Amino acid sequence: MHNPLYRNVIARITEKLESGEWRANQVIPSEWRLAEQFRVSIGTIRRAVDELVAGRLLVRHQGRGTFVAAHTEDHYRYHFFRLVDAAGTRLYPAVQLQGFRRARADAAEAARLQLKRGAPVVRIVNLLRLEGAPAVLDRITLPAALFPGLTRAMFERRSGTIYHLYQERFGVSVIRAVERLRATAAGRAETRALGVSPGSPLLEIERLAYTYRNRPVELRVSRAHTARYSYLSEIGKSDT
Amino acid sequence: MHNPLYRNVIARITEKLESGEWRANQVIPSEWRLAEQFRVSIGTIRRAVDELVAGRLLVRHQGRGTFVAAHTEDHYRYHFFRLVDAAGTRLYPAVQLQGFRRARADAAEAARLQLKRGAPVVRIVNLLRLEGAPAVLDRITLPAALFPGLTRAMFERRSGTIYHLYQERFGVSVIRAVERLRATAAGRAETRALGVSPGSPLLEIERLAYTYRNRPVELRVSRAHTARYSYLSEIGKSDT
DNA sequence: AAGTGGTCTAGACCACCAT
DNA sequence: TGGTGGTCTAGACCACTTA
Repeated sequence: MHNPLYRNVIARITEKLESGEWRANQVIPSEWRLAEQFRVSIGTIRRAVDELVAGRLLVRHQGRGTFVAAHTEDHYRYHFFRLVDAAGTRLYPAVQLQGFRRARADAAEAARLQLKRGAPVVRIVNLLRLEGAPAVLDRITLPAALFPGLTRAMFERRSGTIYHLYQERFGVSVIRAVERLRATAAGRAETRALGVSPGSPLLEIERLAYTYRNRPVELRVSRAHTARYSYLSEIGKSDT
Repeated sequence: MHNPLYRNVIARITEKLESGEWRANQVIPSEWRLAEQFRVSIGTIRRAVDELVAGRLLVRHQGRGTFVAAHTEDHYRYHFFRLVDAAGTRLYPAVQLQGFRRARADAAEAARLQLKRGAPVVRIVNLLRLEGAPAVLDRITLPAALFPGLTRAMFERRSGTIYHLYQERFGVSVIRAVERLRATAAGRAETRALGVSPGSPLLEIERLAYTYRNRPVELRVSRAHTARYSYLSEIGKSDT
C-alpha cells in the first residue's frame, strides 16, 4: 500500500540476483532498458540501483554499465577483513588449511546458523598469516546443505578469497556480516598454531555471514594475535 | 571544474554547520528555500541533503522539516557505544568520573590528535558500569584549546552523553570515529577498577573521534571486560 | 559514433504535521 | 489549511567507455 515503487524495483532486482538469473561480474541491463522492462521511469530505477550499490550488491561503471558485485573485486577483498598494521594500512592474509571435517551441528552452531541441532555441517580450520607470521586461527562452520560436494581440495587449491570460492562454486554470495568481538585467553590450539604463550590475550571475533534475505551461511570464530595488528572499526562513515 | 553542483551545496551546508550558524536540534530552511537561496533546483538540494543525512549530520522529519543532528537524539546515544549483551541488545553505560587532570600531550597523544608535543590537554578517567557492574575503564584525552573552561564538575553533573556535553558547552560536534581494537592483559588500574584478576584478557578499544573537516577532537582508550558483553561490528549494512 | 551512467532541472502529486 | 519532506516522472545535457 504505502510501499514506494522503488522498493518494489529493489525487490525485483534482488530476486534476479538471488535466483542467479544475473550472475556475479555480469552486466545487468542498462537503466534505460530496466525502466522499460519494469514500466517505471529512469529516475525510479536510479533510486533503486543507488541503494543496491550502497549495499554492495551492484557496482556501477560509468560508460560501461552496471554489474553484479563479485568477491573478485579488490574493494571486496578487504571488505570482510579488518585487521590493519600499526600504520593503519589494510593487510591481506595468506590462508593455510589446517582441518576439514564433516560433523553435526552442536547447539551453538544450530542456533546461529538457523539449523536444526544435528544438521550436517562442515567444520574447517584455517591458519592465517600476516606478513609471513601466523596471526589468526579461524574456525569455520558451514551448513553442508548449502555447499554440496565441498571438498578439502577446493580449499587447498583455492585462488582468491574464501568468499569467492563460495560464490563461484556454490552460488552463495556473502553480502553482509555481523561480528562480535571479545578478549579471550589463548588455549592449547592457539598456543601451538600462533606461537603465543598459554593464557596470553587474544582477540576473538565471532562472525555470522549472511547472503540475500538475511540467510546465515557461515559461522566463523577467529582468534587473533593483536600485538602487531589491530581490528579497524569505523563509526559514521558511509563506507570504506 | 568537474565538481558536481551538489558537492558544492554539501560544502556550503557543512560550512553553516561548522560555523554554528545552524545549531544542533534547530530546523534548517526548507528545501524550497534552500533551492532559492543556493540558486539550484530542489532535486540538487535533495541530493546534497541525502548525503548529509546518510552521514548523520542532518535529520529529516516528514512534515516538520530538516534538523541539525544532535547528540540528544536516541539513535545517536548508541551510535558511538557498541557493547551488547549475550542476546545482542545494545546497552548504555552509567558513567562515573574517576580522574580529571590537566597535562601536556605526550608523543602518542600529540600524533593522534594532531597537536604539538607538549600542547595542553585534559586527561579524564571514567568508569563505565553496565547493568550495575563495572565493565569498562575509559581514558580520555582532549585538546585543552578546544574545550576552554572545562571543569571536573561539568563531567560530574552531566546529563546525557559525554558527546552531548562537548556539543552543548563547547560547540564541538563529534560526527565520526575510528576505532582500533586489540586484546590486552589487565594492569593494576584495571584490576582494581573492574574487579578482574591481574593479567586477565581485556578488550582494548582505541578511539579517535572527529568533528567536521576530519579534525580529531578526542582520543579515548577503553579497556573492557568482555566476559558478559561483546563489541558489535556490522559489515555491509548501510547503518544501524 | 553509439551506448552507458552522472548531473541537473521542472513540475506534479502524495503523506505527514502543525495550527 | 498551509507548509514540509517523500515519491515519481520526463527530458536535457555531460562524461566516460568501447568500437
